[in-house]
Amino acid sequence: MTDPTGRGGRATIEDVAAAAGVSVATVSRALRDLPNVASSTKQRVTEAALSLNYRADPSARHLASGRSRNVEIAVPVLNSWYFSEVLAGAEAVLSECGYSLSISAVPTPTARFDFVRNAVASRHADGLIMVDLPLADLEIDMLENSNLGVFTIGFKCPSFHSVLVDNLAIGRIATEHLFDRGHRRIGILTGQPNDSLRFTVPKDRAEGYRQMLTSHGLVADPGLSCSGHFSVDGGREAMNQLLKLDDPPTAVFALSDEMAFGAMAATRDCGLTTPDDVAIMGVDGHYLAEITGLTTIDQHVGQQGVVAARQLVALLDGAVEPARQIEIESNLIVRGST
Amino acid sequence: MTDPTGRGGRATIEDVAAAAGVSVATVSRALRDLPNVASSTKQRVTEAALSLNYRADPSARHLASGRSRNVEIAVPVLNSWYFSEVLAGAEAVLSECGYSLSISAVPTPTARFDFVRNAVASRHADGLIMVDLPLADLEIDMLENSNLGVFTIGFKCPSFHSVLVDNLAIGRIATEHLFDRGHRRIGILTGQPNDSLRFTVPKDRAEGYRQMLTSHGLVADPGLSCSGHFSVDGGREAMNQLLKLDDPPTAVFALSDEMAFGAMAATRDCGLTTPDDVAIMGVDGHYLAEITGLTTIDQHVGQQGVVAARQLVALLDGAVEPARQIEIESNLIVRGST
DNA sequence: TTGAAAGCGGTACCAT
DNA sequence: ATGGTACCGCTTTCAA
Repeated sequence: MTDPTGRGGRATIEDVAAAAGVSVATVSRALRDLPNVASSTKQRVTEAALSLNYRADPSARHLASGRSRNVEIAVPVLNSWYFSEVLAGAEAVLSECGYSLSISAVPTPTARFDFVRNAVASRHADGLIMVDLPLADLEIDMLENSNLGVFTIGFKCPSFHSVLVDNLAIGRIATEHLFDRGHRRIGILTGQPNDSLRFTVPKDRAEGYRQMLTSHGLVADPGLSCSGHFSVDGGREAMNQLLKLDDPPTAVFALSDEMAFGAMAATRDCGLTTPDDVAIMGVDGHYLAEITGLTTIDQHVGQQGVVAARQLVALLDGAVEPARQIEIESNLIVRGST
Repeated sequence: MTDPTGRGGRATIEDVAAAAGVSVATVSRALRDLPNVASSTKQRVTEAALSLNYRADPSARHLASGRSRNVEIAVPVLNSWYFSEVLAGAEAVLSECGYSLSISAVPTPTARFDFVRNAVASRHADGLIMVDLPLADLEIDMLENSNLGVFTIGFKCPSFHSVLVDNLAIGRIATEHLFDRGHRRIGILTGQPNDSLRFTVPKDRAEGYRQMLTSHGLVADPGLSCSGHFSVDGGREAMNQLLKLDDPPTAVFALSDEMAFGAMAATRDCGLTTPDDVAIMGVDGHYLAEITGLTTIDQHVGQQGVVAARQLVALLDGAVEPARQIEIESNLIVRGST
């Protein structure tokens, strides 16, 4: 039972056919629930397959059918809360739908180009999910001509399906919340302005911030804006800059929860308290926001992965053409930091 | 140039052969740097392949050669700091070595069994890395008979290669540190005692804790031990239990940084301060331990993934037989929480 | 040094 | 309802 075939636990479709006394064609049909198989035959085949612990070889299947039932996800980095949430959401859906999942870290524009070219040329996946990796025109061209199913998360790309949050709205909601709390000197910790991967999220959130200030008759003081890396350390350093000002902000909008964590640390290190001396809020719904008492805007990250995967599967399985752009709701969660 | 073959950007080995005016066999040899190819021939082939943007189809290659150049990593959950660090480390090595990486979340014993059976039967990967997923005997049997390359991380399995930390030592070092700080009532926040996945880490760390107490002539007071889920909430709840005691511990050893974060939150919520009222430390080297001022034992998680992947590749490429068990050093990092 | 051809393990078309 | 068989794109003998 451990190794019925003597070949490392692997049985082929021929073994099953022999065991069931039918042809390989019939086995193939029976196991895939195709029509025109007598139910008694199907039963014999199923039992034979079971007792031999048979699984169709994905590579053989891919070669013969043209479909790999594999999807690949590309993210800028893997060891980040945000991306691992996306992965987890997508993996749950894909495995349930019988798809395998490959992952690639794509930290630079060069790596991104290589990734796309390789995905197109080697065709090892039926579909791609690109997370926070705005594509260059040439890459879009290649993908458009590839008949790969492509979904993007975190950036809009008219050529492909996208799962998005409304970052403008996030910026506005955050700013509005701080305004409502009575703050009028509201600072912002933004992301790197010239990120080599052309990450668009910070720009949009910052724009929402500006819009909301304007609509309240305030002006976005450039001196209250400090850009740092989209990380804990980036937030900490940027916050330190703001706290050094003669007239520092009374509230700060950090563009991610991790930046907010850094900002809270910087504040504490300066001997100031949150929210009394300075209110801080972030964006994400990071799992540690609750215990740190951080006000945040939950953008349901795992859900973004779930939806992208679900829609991609629908696309690949040819069920229904998914919506071109799907927006995930985000909602304010008020905690002690504001 | 975008689509030279008119088939979705895909060129086959035959296209390359035609373009270079040689046979497919020669193309195959030339592109893989096999011997007995005239250098002039190799050059023509290489250029043809380049201009056609040719990549060998991994599935065809797999079918013909028996090697997939794919490795699969199984983790209990994907959206966790620890596992995403491991993934990131492994992915960096694997992609550099020309291996693709598949991932699976394996949250239950049933899922684990299915994962193993499928990996063995479908043979879509040459190698497996099992992270914190102690294997049942039957699963070990199946894998042993499969000639898959298997590495384990986080648990010992004599049949396979393992990357490990010395959890006993970690327990001792942590306890010693708290003892050195003058604490005599040292509590411990352990993991679920009857975890269905038979996660062994908590047991070992707790044993080290007991050993060290004993060696200092203290007795491990069962009342100072509280077990919770291996998570932030688990740590928080367990800590709440300990803080309710008439005579609570003056120091607490949390078996992971996330549990420690929960414990710090619980402490703060009770109006107590760290480390004055109660010292807290964790294990992991979590990226937020620094800003929260948490004393921890860094177990170089990313490095565990790097080493496992590197050794697995060596095993699969038949270079050198890797060491059976590889231990990753861990080191104490003292911060404000103790 | 190179080429021809037999697989690898399935799928899918065409017969029966 | 079932079987025969030509692929899918590559690797790997075996001959030349």
